[in-house]
Amino acid sequence: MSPQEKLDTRTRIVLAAMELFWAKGYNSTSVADILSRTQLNAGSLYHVFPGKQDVLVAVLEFYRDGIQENLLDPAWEGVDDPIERIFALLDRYRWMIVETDNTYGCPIGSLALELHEADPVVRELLAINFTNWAGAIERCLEEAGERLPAELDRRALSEFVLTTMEGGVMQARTYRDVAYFDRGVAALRDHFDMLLVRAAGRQAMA
Amino acid sequence: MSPQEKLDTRTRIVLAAMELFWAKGYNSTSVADILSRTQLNAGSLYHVFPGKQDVLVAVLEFYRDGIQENLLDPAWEGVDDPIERIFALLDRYRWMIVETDNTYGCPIGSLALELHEADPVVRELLAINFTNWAGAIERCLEEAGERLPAELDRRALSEFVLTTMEGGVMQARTYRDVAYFDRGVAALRDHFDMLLVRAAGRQAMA
DNA sequence: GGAAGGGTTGAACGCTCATTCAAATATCGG
DNA sequence: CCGATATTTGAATGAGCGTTCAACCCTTCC
Repeated sequence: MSPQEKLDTRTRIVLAAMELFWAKGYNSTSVADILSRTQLNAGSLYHVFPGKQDVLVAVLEFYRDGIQENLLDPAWEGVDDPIERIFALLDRYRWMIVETDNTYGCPIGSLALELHEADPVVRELLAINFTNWAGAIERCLEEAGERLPAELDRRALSEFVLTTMEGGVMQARTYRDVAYFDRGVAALRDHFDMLLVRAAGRQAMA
Repeated sequence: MSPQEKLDTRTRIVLAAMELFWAKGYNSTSVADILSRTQLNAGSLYHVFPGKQDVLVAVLEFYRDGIQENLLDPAWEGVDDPIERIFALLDRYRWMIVETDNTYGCPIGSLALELHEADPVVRELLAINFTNWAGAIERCLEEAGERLPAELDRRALSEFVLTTMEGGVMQARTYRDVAYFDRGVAALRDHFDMLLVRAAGRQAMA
């Protein structure tokens, strides 16, 4: 018995579509792909969802609602220091890159660039997923308190961490080489080190 | 008379396809789209190109061969300082974002994420385009000489500049707001400022 | 046991897609 | 001006797409 078989139809579709959209992209995933993977028939899918795009919306809502349990909690297990948590999260992406033979792509980032004329509902969900990701980083930065310069724009830096992840993932996949991701993270680490030094200097003066 | 009409068939196709792939993506651009824009018939296209993917290859070669004239030269006009050139290039992207009502996407980056199972030839061309872009930045970093720390990994930093651009463009487009790009560039500027300070400190000691 | 209705079946539909090709036309060397 | 070669025409093809729907199954409740 497949592990999906106890789940309800809607959930089975969302899980299958999540994997397929991630692996092949939205446009390259056909409804038939989703049906064959879930062993369902067209009517069942269209009984639950008005159309293919509504499946995408459900997938993006799933990412949005599961970021804590599915991404942050696993990445931060046993890591307490707020700044190390940031790099632990990046390390989790590194792990996913390696695990997929350097073909990993951030599902949100890939969809954001693939869907050129995205429906407003879809675009807003992509944006919310980015916001939640960066928001989690921003909370780490706030927790770091005085270790970082007081005047530092914490929101900007949290977005910059997201940028580092997305850019690193993009290059690692294009070159099929994690080293590109690693060098990006190393540059970000350098950035943090310099910020920490700057803040420590200010602290010492006061 | 359309400005394209004096050009040969192959060039007309490549130029039209370049625009369409950029605006709609590769998969969402049909051969019929290219034909209607060039006012050609299917047979003409297939006389020049074996198939749609070969048009993509030609487009990527066009980007590869034109980076100096079409991207770097315009961006660096009147800018001599090597570090300012880096930010002048980023500013050119900012301009394109604004010009497209915050819908701009880097053609290479978008294709890199859209094409999940890209043909090796295509992937290599995407990688070469990235390499050339980062290579141009790396030359700026080398020109900056002792202004940057001696031990700095210039290749890593040039890739980090690319990361900043790609991540900023991705977020600006998703949120339909240049401010996301601006904050990314500001963070990178901060990074450079700290590197310059670090190098200046080392210089003073010697 | 039977009516009701949520859920499923899977063939069929209309459309778009990339691609083909025989025929027509343009170009050019001799 | 002719013949050969290069290029263009545009209808046709078959595969795949998202979606529909009448018929059917199965649970639930009286």
